[in-house]
Amino acid sequence: MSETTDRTTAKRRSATIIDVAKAANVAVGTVSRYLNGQIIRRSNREQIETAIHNLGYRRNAAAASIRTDLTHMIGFLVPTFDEFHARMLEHLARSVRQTGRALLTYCHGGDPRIVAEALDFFAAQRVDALVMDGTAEVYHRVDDLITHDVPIIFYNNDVKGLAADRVMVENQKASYRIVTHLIDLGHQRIGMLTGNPANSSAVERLTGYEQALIEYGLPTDPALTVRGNWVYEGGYQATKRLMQLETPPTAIFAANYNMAMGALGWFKENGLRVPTDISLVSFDDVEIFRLLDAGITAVAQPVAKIADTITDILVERLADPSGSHNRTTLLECDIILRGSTRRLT
Amino acid sequence: MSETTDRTTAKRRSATIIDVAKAANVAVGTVSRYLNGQIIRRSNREQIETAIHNLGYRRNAAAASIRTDLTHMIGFLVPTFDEFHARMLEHLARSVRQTGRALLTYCHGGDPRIVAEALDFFAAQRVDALVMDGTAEVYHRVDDLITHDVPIIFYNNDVKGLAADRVMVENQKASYRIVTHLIDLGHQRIGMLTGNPANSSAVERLTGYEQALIEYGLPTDPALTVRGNWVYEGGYQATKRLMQLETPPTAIFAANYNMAMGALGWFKENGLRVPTDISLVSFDDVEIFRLLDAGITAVAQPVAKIADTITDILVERLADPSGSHNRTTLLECDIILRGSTRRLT
DNA sequence: TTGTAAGCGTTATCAA
DNA sequence: TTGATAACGCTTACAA
Repeated sequence: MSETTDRTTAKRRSATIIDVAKAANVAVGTVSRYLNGQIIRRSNREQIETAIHNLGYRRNAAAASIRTDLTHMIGFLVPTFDEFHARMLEHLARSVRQTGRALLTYCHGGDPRIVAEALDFFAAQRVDALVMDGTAEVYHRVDDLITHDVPIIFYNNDVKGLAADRVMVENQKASYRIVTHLIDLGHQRIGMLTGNPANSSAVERLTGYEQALIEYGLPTDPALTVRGNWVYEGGYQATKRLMQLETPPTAIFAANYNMAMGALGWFKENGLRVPTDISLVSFDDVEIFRLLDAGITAVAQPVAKIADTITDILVERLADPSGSHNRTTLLECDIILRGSTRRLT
Repeated sequence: MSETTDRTTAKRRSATIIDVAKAANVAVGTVSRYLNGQIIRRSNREQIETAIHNLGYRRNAAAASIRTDLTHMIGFLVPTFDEFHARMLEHLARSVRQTGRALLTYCHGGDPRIVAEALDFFAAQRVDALVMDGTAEVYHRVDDLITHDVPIIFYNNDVKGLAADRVMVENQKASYRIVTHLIDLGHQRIGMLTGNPANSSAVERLTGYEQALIEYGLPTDPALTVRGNWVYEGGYQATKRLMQLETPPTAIFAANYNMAMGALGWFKENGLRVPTDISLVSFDDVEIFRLLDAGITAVAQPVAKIADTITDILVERLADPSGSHNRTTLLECDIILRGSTRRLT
């Protein structure tokens, strides 16, 4: 019910710090000091407060940032808002907010041009720092930002060789453990749906799988690892390929949630039951894995921990921009055992 | 491998438009005009371009916005990043980006203080517009923004009485249709897991449910509608309550995805099979509903359409800020029939 | 088309 | 503590 005084003008000019100063009968500097929580004579404070209230004054963050070189905005760049990244976003937004900052999000959908665009945008917005899921093509453009002293934090996927902080999970170790679990159950032919090998996590998860096979003296048949590129359709097709092999695997390890869903989709269409006909395990633990028929055994990434760690690093780097931080934090994953695997007799 | 010249200084000062002008031997005005795509003498253009390249110049968006009163940022305020809002975010980010703008996201988790904080933040950042899932408590603070001529667009849930645009779905109609589907199958006792009645969509979905019962001459037993407050745990408890009734329902309609999952969780723990023992339908269509055993019959919201419509309105309002837009767009939902319902004999 | 210079809303310095 | 005033990096008249 905003009482409109003049709807014809393009845009109502909002009150400025000068207006406040005038109304409160003090100097702008005093108002600025008040705004920034410094000590102010009590009488002045009260006058300023009523002036702000009456004028409906809002500090203009852009004007402030132009002087302070601080925007209190953190760039957040992701390929997509799937389950994992959405949860990351939710946690990161929360922890970052508690430090008085907010997230400027950009979603590139795997398109390198949009990645470039996003990085330009973040540069123009002068974000205080950038949190991103690393992708290989960004090397030079991210290095640009680093040159401009923007702290970078990679998570989920790494881009080697850049002066950035990193928060990663033990991809290889977790994969190794979940695959050895399958081997312990008696599985000898284990298929894997792999991610895009351009991503470090895809490589590490594959390496963990191979390490398990090798350590247990199992043959590593190249036909058993099929690229699913992280997505549902890829997982579906890869599963199809695996199951149509002359001797199909008795168990499948999906490198992420979407591909596991693709596998389930193919199983369903072809009347295969988990775990009776085929065992399935997956990286990424999502709510439905708990609810599905037997429940899907999965690797649970510590999303909240990742977000908190990122925020800690953020705070530290922003407090001391001179420090040449360049640290990798490696977080453990849990293996959640459910009913999607069968013991082979 | 950013070659570091001086890592000890707090922050390297980035090149400004003045530096570019000097390097290119032109006036700042000329550079500004180049930056804004105006016509420039060819030789100057080339000199400016190489200067920008050599200096690694990036326009400072804050400095520009302080003059133009335009930030090209759209505030996006949501209660949570669940499936629905994550998909909204993904679509909206895409369509908004194509108009040269980006999203400043804030997630309030239902906490009124954080809502207020978010609104303050958006006001300070001078977002060009605000897109939000309406929640009752925000009335006055949002009205504040409207007074400052910030266009507001509500989606999903409405806040009545504010001068804002709205993009909603036909909640009542879709609920009516999915419940009549159950009735057509012979169900007479149909339970409903309702959302938070403070949200308009919760009310509308409940109304659709009641309308169906009434029109078909079925009794409306108050014990059959239980409040689940949108969340998993709420859906779980509400389902428990329904199924422990003296005469439990033969079918349940969940007002959203999370509560449907809660119902499934309770069913699983208690050995009930869908649809053999109980029929289940839900608002919100998500990928797993397709994959679950029999597949869950659900109402599919046109997420992409919602996002596109919001963007259209955004573009229109920003092009003509004087126009007093105040329009509600109502979008149709699809009912996706799957195997989660049983015909009652 | 270009150069000059006056803003934009803040913060920060320096005397008082 | 406070007031006055010079930045900050950009856009935009206005005159040339």
